[in-house]
Amino acid sequence: MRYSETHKQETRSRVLKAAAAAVRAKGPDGVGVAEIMAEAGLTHGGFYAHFPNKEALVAAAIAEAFAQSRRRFGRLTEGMNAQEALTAFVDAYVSNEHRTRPERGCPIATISSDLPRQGPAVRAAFDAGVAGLIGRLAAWLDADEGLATSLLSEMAGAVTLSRAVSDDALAERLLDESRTRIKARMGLTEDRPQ
Amino acid sequence: MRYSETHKQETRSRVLKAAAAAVRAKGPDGVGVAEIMAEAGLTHGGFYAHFPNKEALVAAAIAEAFAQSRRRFGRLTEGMNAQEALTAFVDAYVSNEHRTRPERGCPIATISSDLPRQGPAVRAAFDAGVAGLIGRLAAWLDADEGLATSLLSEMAGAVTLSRAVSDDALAERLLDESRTRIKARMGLTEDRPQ
DNA sequence: TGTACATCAGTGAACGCGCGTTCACTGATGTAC
DNA sequence: TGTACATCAGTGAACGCGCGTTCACTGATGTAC
Repeated sequence: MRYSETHKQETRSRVLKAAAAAVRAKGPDGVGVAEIMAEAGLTHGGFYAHFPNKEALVAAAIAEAFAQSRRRFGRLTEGMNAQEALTAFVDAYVSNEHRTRPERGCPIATISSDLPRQGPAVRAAFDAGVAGLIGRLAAWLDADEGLATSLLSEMAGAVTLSRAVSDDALAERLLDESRTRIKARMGLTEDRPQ
Repeated sequence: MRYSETHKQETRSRVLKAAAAAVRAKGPDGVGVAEIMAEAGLTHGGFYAHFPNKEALVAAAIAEAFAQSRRRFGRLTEGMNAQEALTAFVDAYVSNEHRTRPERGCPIATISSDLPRQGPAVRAAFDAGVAGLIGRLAAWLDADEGLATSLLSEMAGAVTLSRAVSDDALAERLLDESRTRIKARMGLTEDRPQ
């Protein structure tokens, strides 16, 4: 089974994409190596040809998840001015669509509470992702990093909480209330409810 | 080893308190039955005399954790008016003390992202705790439930995110920024930064 | 008052299971001759 | 051009371990006589 030069990289990429989805859907400690390999069409034994251990995979998967979000974010807001981009971002982030699809969503809203229990490589990947997202938000908020972090806390908190409660109506209400207020705090609407 | 009438209840209470701390410190799936029983000074086999299975313990532990928070919250704000109580609550919740002591903190900030993967009993206990906290906050905000949920999302989000990042300085900055802005949104200070 | 017995909270060995990881092996294909 | 060989991504059985759960057993004490 000798393969082309790019074959191994393609396989690794398939494993990584499967892991990026699974880690968000089930948490770093809720997914298994065998499960991810099966998702990529392989058996578990081959895993160690691509990653030294599970922690390295989880760290790479988190970096990949942030990168996916960043690309989507870039596509979504292409050519927009700051006001338009902020509106588009908040509408996409604090949404029912995001709530119901954690496997392709923001890692912050999905695995934050698992982070304190993770190893250094995983935490470093997460740190980098958070810093990047704060930076991009701040760039649209007149470089006000404090406001950017406060808004990110509410955005991530609202999505996480909406997923945690089992009453769908309450979940959607939580998102609606936060979305409206976040946009008001960004100066995106005329009427600002406190 | 026949014991007094209250002995079994006291033991159960000890197991429950140990579980309430451990579930918050390590997450519902990160703690083991044997570990909790050892914390209560017992061996693992005796567990099933008190709880039918682990899920029942986790559900009871979450209810206990919310009850502990409610009692502390009650003590803290005793005799205060709404403005004073809100200030005291936010200062205690969005604090470095809360960040560094998850085992005695709010379950929302600690285990939210584990909830979607939990069984019905656990989710019901969590739902009840969230509804209770929103109700108590709203009572101090002229019954504005929407504002209460928005503020709770930011409070829980800020604490969770501050624990998730590994840079302590960033963690404290996140808390400071959210605490200031949350109090401003509650109308608790003169100067409101957006 | 004294004694035999029933009770039952707690013990600790054992179970089946899933996990991360290891490792001897496979076999299609690029390369050397 | 044809052939033998080296390569190495991927396979699948096996490992040690920790988990939730089960169960036969223990033994101090309240209770019946």
